[in-house]
Amino acid sequence: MDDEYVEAVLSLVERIPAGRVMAYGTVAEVVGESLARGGPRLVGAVMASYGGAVPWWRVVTASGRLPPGHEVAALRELVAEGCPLSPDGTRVDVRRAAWRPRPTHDR
DNA sequence: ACCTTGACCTTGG
DNA sequence: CCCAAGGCCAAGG
Repeated sequence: MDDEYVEAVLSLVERIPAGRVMAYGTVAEVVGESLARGGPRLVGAVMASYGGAVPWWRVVTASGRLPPGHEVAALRELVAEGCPLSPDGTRVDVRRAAWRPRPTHDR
C-alpha cells in the first residue's frame, strides 16, 4: 500500500462536507486523476485500515449501502448530519447526497 | 510465484 | 428489490 495513495484518499474524504457522501468508486476515480488508479476495492482497503481518523461514514457504496459491519455507527452519524436517506432509512439516497470536489484549476 | 480475499461496481435474471 | 456472476486491482499468505 503506497503511503502517497493513502494520504490522497484520506485528505479527499476529509473534504466531503457534512450531510453529503461519496461512493468508493468515485473516490477512486478522483484520486486516480492525479495518481495511479487502484479502483474501488483499493479505496475500501485504505478505509478499512486507515479510515479511523477521518469521517469514514461519508463514504458509501455506489448503491448507497453503508460499510458492512459498521452500518449502525455510520447511520447514527449520517442521521445526526441530516444526510438524505432512502425511504426505509437503512441506506443513503445517493442521488441527492452524492458530492464531487470542484475541479482543481491549478496552473 | 500462485491463490485467496476484500468497508467495490455493473449487469443480467 | 434481492441474488449471482464477472471484472477489477492490490495485499497477504
